[in-house]
Amino acid sequence: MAKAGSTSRPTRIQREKRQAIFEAALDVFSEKGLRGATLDQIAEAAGLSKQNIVYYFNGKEAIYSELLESLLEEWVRPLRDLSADGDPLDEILTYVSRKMEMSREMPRESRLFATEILHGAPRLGNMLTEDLKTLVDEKAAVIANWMVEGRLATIDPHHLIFSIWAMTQHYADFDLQVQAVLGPVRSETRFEDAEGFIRHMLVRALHP
Amino acid sequence: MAKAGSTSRPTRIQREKRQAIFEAALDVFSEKGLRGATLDQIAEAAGLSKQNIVYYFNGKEAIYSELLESLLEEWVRPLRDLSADGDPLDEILTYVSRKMEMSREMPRESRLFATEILHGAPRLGNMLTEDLKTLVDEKAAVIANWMVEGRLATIDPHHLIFSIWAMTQHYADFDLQVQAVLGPVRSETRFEDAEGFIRHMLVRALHP
DNA sequence: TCTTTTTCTGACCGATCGTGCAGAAATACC
DNA sequence: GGTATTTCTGCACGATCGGTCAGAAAAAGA
Repeated sequence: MAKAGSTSRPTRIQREKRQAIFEAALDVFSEKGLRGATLDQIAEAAGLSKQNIVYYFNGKEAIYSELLESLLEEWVRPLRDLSADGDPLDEILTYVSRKMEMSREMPRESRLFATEILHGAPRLGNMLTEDLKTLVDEKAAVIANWMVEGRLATIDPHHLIFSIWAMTQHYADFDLQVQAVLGPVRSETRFEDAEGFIRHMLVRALHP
Repeated sequence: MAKAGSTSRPTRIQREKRQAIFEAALDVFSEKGLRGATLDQIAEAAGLSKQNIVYYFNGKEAIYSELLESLLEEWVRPLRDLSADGDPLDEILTYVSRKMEMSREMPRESRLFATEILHGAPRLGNMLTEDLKTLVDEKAAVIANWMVEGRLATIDPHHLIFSIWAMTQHYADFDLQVQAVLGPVRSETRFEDAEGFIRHMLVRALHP
């Protein structure tokens, strides 16, 4: 009788099935968007029945919201790991590498967040204006401090972060366009060249 | 009896109503996506009845497709206008300015194309692999030639173009996130700072 | 083994949405 | 003014989709 989403500890089956649904939902939502996706598609991708999906989650929107929520931490971790103690250029280039790695290995997550923000991010709510803003302001301050110390060229740290987001995520979100324009090129080459280009840009821009 | 979309010349009413529908559709589609948008929403935004919408277009998808088609030319014009005869850095910075202007003045169009590509671009079809690829290859060759002549630093021209797309369109597509992170800042300031940053990056990266 | 709890399914409902169509209303044409 | 054409609406159908619910099936617990 007890609902699956209750407060008590989840059973093995609950953990496995909910994980399978998340995985399937990531597939479907990242490809079709929240409204374009159907419960049937998610169910089929997860190998479950539609009613069984509803058994584990309170409807489609709940899956979507919880999925976003569950991915958020990992998504911003590279920026969180940018350390004031390291070498300035190293820290920033490492951040770029990790963002490029995510574009390569987690394009579905990238597209999911992109679509959400693109369409008004009603579900990310104050995550953006509070948590994310706080994090970015903190790291921008770190970078600004490096600039004051003369260890980096002086440019706007916020827009620096935006430009890194833009350039790296571009290769996940618009990979289709990139592939269309570049023509048949090995996937590894594509990402290696892209990362090399971005690193080159930033080295030039940030060298004091 | 003659359908509105026939081959004969359109009447004044047809031109006006179809334009009104395009305008409304741009509003709704850019905000909700193809599947999230409904004919009723478009009809209301256009000040027409749903059935009247169908009278002028062969269904929802037709509006979407024709809208994309009608915007494509204008969308790529800045790149098309990049001239081999001008000063290399001037040409590229002018391109950036025009792209930033579009992000500022045409965010709906930017989001429309972004969403379309993000979700597989089934309607842009060979527009990407043929027309766009041809155009980009042509301009990349122009830029590469400038580099051979020693008038620009040598970097990958394709990824240079991608990075300009990424950075400029970022301020249209993810404006919500940018605003959330920057906090309350005048819109003009936001775009001016962004353009200044991008120009600064590119000048540093491209100076021979 | 027997009972309890969890997990899953079949049948179904209400709402939404895209679309078709006959005919009314408005406009253009002669 | 009368006819032809275009423009618009009322009505309604069929399909899709999210969600409900009773109860079967399976698993866990005793």
